[in-house]
Amino acid sequence: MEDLPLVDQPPRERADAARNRALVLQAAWRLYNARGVEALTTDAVAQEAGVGKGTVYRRFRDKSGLVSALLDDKEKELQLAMISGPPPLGPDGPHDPPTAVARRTAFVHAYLDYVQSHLDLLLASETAAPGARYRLGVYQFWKTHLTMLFGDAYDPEFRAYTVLALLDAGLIQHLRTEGWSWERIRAGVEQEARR
Amino acid sequence: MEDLPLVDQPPRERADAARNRALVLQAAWRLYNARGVEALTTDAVAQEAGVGKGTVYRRFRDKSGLVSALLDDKEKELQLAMISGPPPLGPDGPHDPPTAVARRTAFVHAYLDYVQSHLDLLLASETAAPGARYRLGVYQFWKTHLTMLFGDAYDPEFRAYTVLALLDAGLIQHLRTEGWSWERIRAGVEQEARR
DNA sequence: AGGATATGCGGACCGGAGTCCGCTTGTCTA
DNA sequence: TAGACAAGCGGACTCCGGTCCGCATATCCT
Repeated sequence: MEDLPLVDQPPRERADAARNRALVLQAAWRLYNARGVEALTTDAVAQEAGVGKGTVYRRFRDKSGLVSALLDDKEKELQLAMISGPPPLGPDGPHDPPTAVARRTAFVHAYLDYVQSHLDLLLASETAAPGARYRLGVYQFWKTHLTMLFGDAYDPEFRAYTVLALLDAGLIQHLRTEGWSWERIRAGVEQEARR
Repeated sequence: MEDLPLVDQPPRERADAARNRALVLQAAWRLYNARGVEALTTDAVAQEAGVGKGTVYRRFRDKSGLVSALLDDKEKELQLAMISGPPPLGPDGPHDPPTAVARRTAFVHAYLDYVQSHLDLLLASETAAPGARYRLGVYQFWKTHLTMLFGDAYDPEFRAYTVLALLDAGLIQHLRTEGWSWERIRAGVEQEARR
Protein backbone atom coordinates (compact mmCIF):
# COMPACT_ATOMS: atom_id res chain seq x y z
CA MET A 1 0.00 0.00 0.00
CA GLU A 2 2.80 2.37 0.85
CA ASP A 3 4.32 2.24 -2.59
CA LEU A 4 1.27 3.54 -4.39
CA PRO A 5 2.25 6.85 -5.86
CA LEU A 6 0.06 9.64 -4.57
CA VAL A 7 -0.12 11.31 -7.95
CA ASP A 8 -0.23 9.56 -11.28
CA GLN A 9 3.13 9.77 -12.85
CA PRO A 10 3.21 9.25 -16.58
CA PRO A 11 4.36 5.64 -16.97
CA ARG A 12 7.99 5.32 -17.90
CA GLU A 13 8.78 5.40 -21.59
CA ARG A 14 9.48 2.01 -23.07
CA ALA A 15 13.05 1.28 -24.13
CA ASP A 16 12.31 1.17 -27.85
CA ALA A 17 10.32 4.38 -27.56
CA ALA A 18 13.17 6.19 -25.88
CA ARG A 19 15.59 4.89 -28.47
CA ASN A 20 13.39 6.11 -31.29
CA ARG A 21 12.95 9.52 -29.69
CA ALA A 22 16.71 9.89 -29.65
CA LEU A 23 17.05 8.62 -33.21
CA VAL A 24 14.48 11.10 -34.44
CA LEU A 25 16.06 14.05 -32.66
CA GLN A 26 19.49 13.17 -34.00
CA ALA A 27 18.12 12.80 -37.48
CA ALA A 28 16.37 16.14 -37.22
CA TRP A 29 19.56 17.86 -36.14
CA ARG A 30 21.45 16.28 -38.99
CA LEU A 31 18.93 17.49 -41.54
CA TYR A 32 18.71 20.93 -39.98
CA ASN A 33 22.45 21.44 -39.91
CA ALA A 34 22.88 20.14 -43.41
CA ARG A 35 20.03 21.84 -45.19
CA GLY A 36 18.33 24.25 -42.81
CA VAL A 37 14.87 24.47 -41.46
CA GLU A 38 13.30 23.79 -44.85
CA ALA A 39 14.54 20.24 -44.73
CA LEU A 40 12.57 19.46 -41.59
CA THR A 41 9.59 17.74 -43.16
CA THR A 42 8.14 14.99 -41.09
CA ASP A 43 8.61 12.47 -43.87
CA ALA A 44 12.25 13.37 -44.32
CA VAL A 45 12.96 13.25 -40.61
CA ALA A 46 11.26 9.90 -40.25
CA GLN A 47 13.15 8.46 -43.17
CA GLU A 48 16.49 9.85 -42.00
CA ALA A 49 15.84 8.35 -38.59
CA GLY A 50 14.85 5.04 -40.13
CA VAL A 51 11.46 4.97 -38.44
CA GLY A 52 7.91 5.34 -39.65
CA LYS A 53 6.14 8.64 -39.77
CA GLY A 54 3.62 7.52 -37.20
CA THR A 55 6.44 7.09 -34.72
CA VAL A 56 7.50 10.68 -35.10
CA TYR A 57 3.97 11.81 -34.38
CA ARG A 58 3.56 9.45 -31.47
CA ARG A 59 6.72 10.77 -29.82
CA PHE A 60 6.33 14.47 -30.58
CA ARG A 61 2.62 15.01 -31.12
CA ASP A 62 3.05 17.31 -34.11
CA LYS A 63 5.69 19.16 -36.03
CA SER A 64 5.85 22.06 -33.66
CA GLY A 65 6.41 19.57 -30.86
CA LEU A 66 9.36 18.16 -32.71
CA VAL A 67 10.89 21.55 -33.34
CA SER A 68 10.27 22.57 -29.75
CA ALA A 69 12.14 19.49 -28.63
CA LEU A 70 15.06 20.61 -30.76
CA LEU A 71 15.05 23.93 -28.97
CA ASP A 72 14.60 22.41 -25.58
CA ASP A 73 18.20 22.06 -24.52
CA LYS A 74 19.05 25.65 -25.28
CA GLU A 75 15.95 26.82 -23.57
CA LYS A 76 16.71 24.77 -20.51
CA GLU A 77 20.03 26.56 -20.13
CA LEU A 78 18.31 29.89 -20.16
CA GLN A 79 15.68 28.63 -17.79
CA LEU A 80 18.33 27.41 -15.39
CA ALA A 81 20.24 30.67 -15.50
CA MET A 82 17.03 32.43 -14.70
CA ILE A 83 16.23 30.37 -11.64
CA SER A 84 19.62 29.85 -10.17
CA GLY A 85 22.33 31.46 -12.22
CA PRO A 86 24.41 34.48 -11.27
CA PRO A 87 22.73 37.88 -11.03
CA PRO A 88 21.33 39.91 -12.55
CA LEU A 89 19.60 37.06 -14.40
CA GLY A 90 19.48 34.81 -11.39
CA PRO A 91 18.05 35.86 -8.07
CA ASP A 92 20.67 36.36 -5.45
CA GLY A 93 23.83 38.27 -5.19
CA PRO A 94 25.26 37.66 -1.76
CA HIS A 95 25.91 41.34 -1.20
CA ASP A 96 23.38 43.28 -3.20
CA PRO A 97 20.49 41.20 -4.58
CA PRO A 98 19.39 42.58 -7.96
CA THR A 99 16.17 44.52 -8.19
CA ALA A 100 13.20 43.13 -10.04
CA VAL A 101 13.70 45.75 -12.74
CA ALA A 102 17.27 44.65 -13.26
CA ARG A 103 16.22 41.04 -13.52
CA ARG A 104 13.50 41.84 -16.03
CA THR A 105 15.95 43.77 -18.13
CA ALA A 106 18.43 40.95 -17.96
CA PHE A 107 15.76 38.52 -19.03
CA VAL A 108 14.87 40.60 -22.05
CA HIS A 109 18.51 40.73 -23.06
CA ALA A 110 19.06 37.05 -22.63
CA TYR A 111 15.85 36.08 -24.38
CA LEU A 112 16.50 38.35 -27.32
CA ASP A 113 19.92 36.78 -27.74
CA TYR A 114 18.20 33.45 -27.71
CA VAL A 115 15.67 34.55 -30.32
CA GLN A 116 18.39 36.04 -32.45
CA SER A 117 20.32 32.82 -32.66
CA HIS A 118 17.34 30.52 -33.22
CA LEU A 119 14.90 32.63 -35.16
CA ASP A 120 14.34 30.12 -37.91
CA LEU A 121 13.49 27.27 -35.57
CA LEU A 122 11.29 29.47 -33.43
CA LEU A 123 9.35 30.57 -36.47
CA ALA A 124 9.01 27.01 -37.65
CA SER A 125 7.65 25.93 -34.31
CA GLU A 126 5.19 28.81 -34.07
CA THR A 127 4.14 28.46 -37.66
CA ALA A 128 3.58 24.73 -37.61
CA ALA A 129 0.60 24.80 -35.28
CA PRO A 130 -1.66 27.70 -34.39
CA GLY A 131 -1.01 28.83 -30.84
CA ALA A 132 1.95 26.48 -30.57
CA ARG A 133 3.88 29.07 -28.67
CA TYR A 134 1.49 29.10 -25.76
CA ARG A 135 1.60 25.33 -25.45
CA LEU A 136 5.35 25.32 -24.93
CA GLY A 137 6.22 24.36 -21.39
CA VAL A 138 8.74 27.14 -21.19
CA TYR A 139 6.22 29.76 -22.19
CA GLN A 140 4.35 29.01 -19.01
CA PHE A 141 7.58 29.25 -17.14
CA TRP A 142 8.60 32.61 -18.56
CA LYS A 143 5.16 33.95 -17.91
CA THR A 144 5.10 32.87 -14.30
CA HIS A 145 8.55 34.20 -13.71
CA LEU A 146 7.89 37.56 -15.30
CA THR A 147 4.63 37.82 -13.42
CA MET A 148 6.58 37.46 -10.22
CA LEU A 149 9.08 40.09 -11.30
CA PHE A 150 6.22 42.45 -12.06
CA GLY A 151 4.77 41.90 -8.62
CA ASP A 152 4.24 45.54 -7.84
CA ALA A 153 2.32 46.44 -11.00
CA TYR A 154 -1.43 46.66 -11.33
CA ASP A 155 -2.01 43.43 -13.27
CA PRO A 156 1.40 41.74 -13.20
CA GLU A 157 0.29 38.84 -15.29
CA PHE A 158 -0.85 41.08 -18.08
CA ARG A 159 2.43 42.91 -17.95
CA ALA A 160 4.19 39.59 -18.35
CA TYR A 161 2.09 38.80 -21.39
CA THR A 162 2.92 42.19 -22.83
CA VAL A 163 6.64 41.62 -22.65
CA LEU A 164 6.28 38.13 -24.07
CA ALA A 165 4.11 39.44 -26.88
CA LEU A 166 6.96 41.76 -27.85
CA LEU A 167 9.30 38.79 -27.87
CA ASP A 168 7.17 36.87 -30.31
CA ALA A 169 9.32 35.46 -33.08
CA GLY A 170 6.81 36.42 -35.76
CA LEU A 171 6.77 40.04 -34.66
CA ILE A 172 10.52 40.25 -34.39
CA GLN A 173 10.90 38.66 -37.78
CA HIS A 174 8.58 41.30 -39.18
CA LEU A 175 10.50 44.16 -37.58
CA ARG A 176 13.73 42.75 -38.91
CA THR A 177 12.42 42.57 -42.47
CA GLU A 178 11.28 46.16 -42.03
CA GLY A 179 14.89 47.01 -41.42
CA TRP A 180 14.85 47.46 -37.67
CA SER A 181 18.18 46.93 -35.93
CA TRP A 182 18.45 44.55 -33.04
CA GLU A 183 19.43 47.51 -30.92
CA ARG A 184 16.22 49.36 -31.65
CA ILE A 185 14.14 46.30 -30.88
CA ARG A 186 16.08 45.66 -27.73
CA ALA A 187 15.64 49.23 -26.55
CA GLY A 188 11.91 49.10 -27.11
CA VAL A 189 11.31 45.85 -25.29
CA GLU A 190 13.64 46.88 -22.53
CA GLN A 191 11.70 50.03 -21.92
CA GLU A 192 8.54 48.03 -21.64
CA ALA A 193 10.22 45.72 -19.15
CA ARG A 194 11.59 48.59 -17.14
CA ARG A 195 8.56 50.64 -16.35
CA MET B 1 0.38 62.95 -74.81
CA GLU B 2 -1.60 64.66 -72.12
CA ASP B 3 -3.60 61.56 -71.23
CA LEU B 4 -0.62 59.48 -70.23
CA PRO B 5 -1.03 58.70 -66.55
CA LEU B 6 1.89 59.96 -64.53
CA VAL B 7 1.90 56.95 -62.25
CA ASP B 8 1.14 53.39 -63.21
CA GLN B 9 -2.30 52.55 -62.02
CA PRO B 10 -3.08 48.89 -61.72
CA PRO B 11 -4.97 48.15 -64.94
CA ARG B 12 -8.69 47.85 -64.45
CA GLU B 13 -9.92 44.40 -63.56
CA ARG B 14 -11.48 42.56 -66.47
CA ALA B 15 -15.24 42.13 -66.36
CA ASP B 16 -15.13 38.34 -65.97
CA ALA B 17 -12.54 38.70 -63.26
CA ALA B 18 -14.67 41.12 -61.27
CA ARG B 19 -17.66 38.86 -61.65
CA ASN B 20 -15.73 35.89 -60.38
CA ARG B 21 -14.35 37.84 -57.44
CA ALA B 22 -17.92 38.61 -56.41
CA LEU B 23 -19.03 35.02 -56.95
CA VAL B 24 -16.22 33.70 -54.79
CA LEU B 25 -16.89 36.14 -51.97
CA GLN B 26 -20.58 35.32 -51.97
CA ALA B 27 -19.84 31.63 -51.97
CA ALA B 28 -17.42 32.05 -49.09
CA TRP B 29 -20.00 33.92 -47.02
CA ARG B 30 -22.56 31.26 -47.74
CA LEU B 31 -20.26 28.51 -46.56
CA TYR B 32 -19.11 30.48 -43.56
CA ASN B 33 -22.62 31.29 -42.40
CA ALA B 34 -23.83 27.76 -42.98
CA ARG B 35 -20.96 25.78 -41.51
CA GLY B 36 -18.51 28.14 -39.90
CA VAL B 37 -14.89 28.87 -40.54
CA GLU B 38 -14.03 25.18 -40.87
CA ALA B 39 -15.93 25.01 -44.12
CA LEU B 40 -13.72 27.58 -45.78
CA THR B 41 -11.40 25.28 -47.69
CA THR B 42 -10.27 26.65 -50.99
CA ASP B 43 -11.65 23.68 -52.88
CA ALA B 44 -15.06 24.02 -51.29
CA VAL B 45 -15.23 27.74 -51.92
CA ALA B 46 -14.21 27.30 -55.54
CA GLN B 47 -16.76 24.59 -56.09
CA GLU B 48 -19.53 26.53 -54.35
CA ALA B 49 -18.71 29.53 -56.50
CA GLY B 50 -18.66 27.38 -59.62
CA VAL B 51 -15.15 28.40 -60.59
CA GLY B 52 -11.83 26.64 -60.69
CA LYS B 53 -9.46 26.67 -57.78
CA GLY B 54 -6.87 28.56 -59.74
CA THR B 55 -9.31 31.42 -60.08
CA VAL B 56 -9.65 31.74 -56.33
CA TYR B 57 -5.91 31.98 -55.99
CA ARG B 58 -5.56 34.40 -58.85
CA ARG B 59 -8.12 36.77 -57.31
CA PHE B 60 -7.07 36.47 -53.67
CA ARG B 61 -3.45 35.36 -53.71
CA ASP B 62 -3.85 32.87 -50.88
CA LYS B 63 -6.29 31.73 -48.28
CA SER B 64 -5.49 34.46 -45.86
CA GLY B 65 -6.13 36.92 -48.65
CA LEU B 66 -9.56 35.46 -49.18
CA VAL B 67 -10.42 35.62 -45.51
CA SER B 68 -9.08 39.13 -45.25
CA ALA B 69 -11.34 40.12 -48.11
CA LEU B 70 -14.26 38.75 -46.13
CA LEU B 71 -13.28 40.98 -43.23
CA ASP B 72 -12.62 43.96 -45.41
CA ASP B 73 -15.98 45.67 -45.26
CA LYS B 74 -16.13 45.65 -41.51
CA GLU B 75 -12.60 46.82 -41.25
CA LYS B 76 -13.27 49.65 -43.66
CA GLU B 77 -16.00 50.94 -41.39
CA LEU B 78 -13.64 51.04 -38.47
CA GLN B 79 -10.98 52.61 -40.58
CA LEU B 80 -13.36 55.30 -41.75
CA ALA B 81 -14.53 56.05 -38.23
CA MET B 82 -10.95 56.46 -37.24
CA ILE B 83 -10.08 58.95 -39.95
CA SER B 84 -13.19 61.00 -40.13
CA GLY B 85 -15.82 59.78 -37.71
CA PRO B 86 -17.04 61.57 -34.62
CA PRO B 87 -14.70 61.92 -31.64
CA PRO B 88 -13.19 60.45 -29.66
CA LEU B 89 -12.41 57.90 -32.37
CA GLY B 90 -12.25 60.48 -35.12
CA PRO B 91 -10.05 63.53 -34.95
CA ASP B 92 -12.03 66.68 -34.47
CA GLY B 93 -14.70 67.79 -32.11
CA PRO B 94 -15.65 71.32 -33.10
CA HIS B 95 -15.42 72.56 -29.53
CA ASP B 96 -12.94 70.40 -27.72
CA PRO B 97 -10.78 68.20 -29.98
CA PRO B 98 -10.01 64.90 -28.25
CA THR B 99 -6.55 64.31 -26.87
CA ALA B 100 -4.28 61.73 -28.41
CA VAL B 101 -4.69 59.60 -25.30
CA ALA B 102 -8.46 59.65 -25.65
CA ARG B 103 -8.21 58.66 -29.28
CA ARG B 104 -5.85 55.81 -28.52
CA THR B 105 -8.16 54.54 -25.85
CA ALA B 106 -11.12 54.79 -28.17
CA PHE B 107 -9.21 52.87 -30.80
CA VAL B 108 -8.44 50.06 -28.39
CA HIS B 109 -12.09 49.83 -27.45
CA ALA B 110 -13.32 49.83 -31.01
CA TYR B 111 -10.71 47.34 -32.18
CA LEU B 112 -11.37 44.95 -29.34
CA ASP B 113 -15.06 45.02 -30.19
CA TYR B 114 -14.07 44.21 -33.71
CA VAL B 115 -11.85 41.33 -32.63
CA GLN B 116 -14.53 40.04 -30.32
CA SER B 117 -17.09 39.73 -33.07
CA HIS B 118 -14.78 38.25 -35.70
CA LEU B 119 -12.31 36.21 -33.73
CA ASP B 120 -12.71 33.06 -35.78
CA LEU B 121 -12.11 34.74 -39.11
CA LEU B 122 -9.20 36.74 -37.75
CA LEU B 123 -7.58 33.57 -36.48
CA ALA B 124 -8.17 31.85 -39.78
CA SER B 125 -6.54 34.68 -41.66
CA GLU B 126 -3.54 34.87 -39.34
CA THR B 127 -3.15 31.14 -39.23
CA ALA B 128 -3.37 30.56 -42.95
CA ALA B 129 -0.08 32.21 -43.83
CA PRO B 130 2.87 33.00 -41.58
CA GLY B 131 3.07 36.72 -40.99
CA ALA B 132 -0.23 37.22 -42.79
CA ARG B 133 -1.26 39.82 -40.26
CA TYR B 134 1.54 42.16 -41.17
CA ARG B 135 0.74 41.96 -44.86
CA LEU B 136 -2.79 43.18 -44.34
CA GLY B 137 -3.25 46.64 -45.74
CA VAL B 138 -5.10 47.74 -42.66
CA TYR B 139 -2.30 46.65 -40.37
CA GLN B 140 -0.12 49.23 -41.98
CA PHE B 141 -2.89 51.73 -41.53
CA TRP B 142 -3.42 51.04 -37.85
CA LYS B 143 0.28 51.17 -37.25
CA THR B 144 0.73 54.50 -38.96
CA HIS B 145 -2.23 55.96 -37.19
CA LEU B 146 -1.18 54.78 -33.76
CA THR B 147 2.34 55.98 -34.40
CA MET B 148 0.92 59.42 -34.99
CA LEU B 149 -1.14 59.27 -31.82
CA PHE B 150 1.98 58.30 -29.87
CA GLY B 151 3.84 61.26 -31.28
CA ASP B 152 5.20 62.42 -27.97
CA ALA B 153 6.70 59.11 -26.85
CA TYR B 154 10.32 58.06 -27.22
CA ASP B 155 9.90 55.60 -30.11
CA PRO B 156 6.28 56.11 -31.19
CA GLU B 157 6.42 53.43 -33.83
CA PHE B 158 7.51 50.84 -31.33
CA ARG B 159 4.70 51.88 -29.03
CA ALA B 160 2.28 51.37 -31.87
CA TYR B 161 3.65 47.89 -32.44
CA THR B 162 3.28 47.14 -28.76
CA VAL B 163 -0.41 47.99 -28.71
CA LEU B 164 -1.00 46.04 -31.90
CA ALA B 165 0.87 43.07 -30.49
CA LEU B 166 -1.57 43.04 -27.59
CA LEU B 167 -4.44 43.06 -30.05
CA ASP B 168 -3.16 39.98 -31.85
CA ALA B 169 -5.99 37.53 -32.34
CA GLY B 170 -3.84 34.57 -31.37
CA LEU B 171 -2.88 36.15 -28.06
CA ILE B 172 -6.41 37.18 -27.27
CA GLN B 173 -7.66 33.74 -28.13
CA HIS B 174 -5.13 32.30 -25.72
CA LEU B 175 -6.13 34.65 -22.92
CA ARG B 176 -9.76 33.80 -23.50
CA THR B 177 -9.12 30.07 -23.26
CA GLU B 178 -7.22 30.79 -20.06
CA GLY B 179 -10.44 32.21 -18.73
CA TRP B 180 -9.69 35.90 -18.96
CA SER B 181 -12.72 38.18 -19.22
CA TRP B 182 -12.97 40.68 -22.00
CA GLU B 183 -12.95 43.38 -19.33
CA ARG B 184 -9.61 42.30 -17.96
CA ILE B 185 -8.09 42.17 -21.42
CA ARG B 186 -9.56 45.53 -22.27
CA ALA B 187 -8.20 47.10 -19.10
CA GLY B 188 -4.72 45.79 -19.77
CA VAL B 189 -4.51 46.97 -23.34
CA GLU B 190 -6.07 50.26 -22.44
CA GLN B 191 -3.46 50.92 -19.82
CA GLU B 192 -0.76 50.27 -22.35
CA ALA B 193 -2.43 52.69 -24.74
CA ARG B 194 -2.84 55.33 -22.10
CA ARG B 195 0.64 55.76 -20.76
C1' DA C 1 -15.05 44.06 -87.89
C1' DG C 2 -10.85 41.59 -87.05
C1' DG C 3 -6.48 40.63 -85.38
C1' DA C 4 -3.09 40.95 -81.53
C1' DT C 5 -2.16 40.39 -76.91
C1' DA C 6 -2.47 40.37 -72.18
C1' DT C 7 -5.34 38.61 -68.75
C1' DG C 8 -7.93 35.18 -66.90
C1' DC C 9 -9.59 30.33 -66.39
C1' DG C 10 -9.86 25.42 -64.86
C1' DG C 11 -8.46 21.52 -62.82
C1' DA C 12 -4.76 18.08 -62.75
C1' DC C 13 -1.01 17.86 -59.97
C1' DC C 14 2.32 18.22 -56.03
C1' DG C 15 4.18 18.34 -51.40
C1' DG C 16 3.59 18.19 -46.65
C1' DA C 17 0.89 17.64 -42.21
C1' DG C 18 -1.58 14.58 -39.62
C1' DT C 19 -4.58 10.05 -38.98
C1' DC C 20 -5.61 5.16 -38.79
C1' DC C 21 -5.23 0.49 -37.98
C1' DG C 22 -3.42 -4.17 -38.27
C1' DC C 23 0.77 -6.06 -36.68
C1' DT C 24 4.88 -6.33 -33.35
C1' DT C 25 7.36 -6.02 -29.13
C1' DG C 26 8.62 -4.65 -24.53
C1' DT C 27 7.24 -5.18 -19.81
C1' DC C 28 4.97 -6.89 -15.95
C1' DT C 29 3.14 -10.83 -13.36
C1' DA C 30 2.79 -15.52 -11.95
C1' DT D 1 9.96 -18.82 -18.50
C1' DA D 2 5.45 -18.21 -20.35
C1' DG D 3 1.42 -15.75 -21.19
C1' DA D 4 -1.22 -11.46 -21.25
C1' DC D 5 -1.61 -6.97 -22.59
C1' DA D 6 -0.52 -2.29 -22.98
C1' DA D 7 2.45 0.41 -25.69
C1' DG D 8 4.63 1.17 -29.71
C1' DC D 9 5.39 0.76 -34.72
C1' DG D 10 5.07 1.59 -39.84
C1' DG D 11 3.45 3.34 -43.79
C1' DA D 12 -0.60 3.78 -46.70
C1' DC D 13 -4.04 7.11 -46.76
C1' DT D 14 -6.65 11.50 -46.42
C1' DC D 15 -7.03 16.30 -46.62
C1' DC D 16 -5.73 20.79 -47.83
C1' DG D 17 -3.03 24.67 -49.54
C1' DG D 18 -0.73 26.16 -53.40
C1' DT D 19 1.35 25.77 -58.33
C1' DC D 20 1.39 25.07 -63.24
C1' DC D 21 0.22 25.34 -67.85
C1' DG D 22 -2.47 24.68 -72.06
C1' DC D 23 -6.67 26.78 -73.56
C1' DA D 24 -10.21 30.61 -73.74
C1' DT D 25 -11.73 35.31 -73.98
C1' DA D 26 -12.09 40.31 -72.82
C1' DT D 27 -10.07 44.46 -74.30
C1' DC D 28 -7.66 47.52 -77.21
C1' DC D 29 -6.12 49.26 -81.54
C1' DT D 30 -6.63 50.13 -86.43
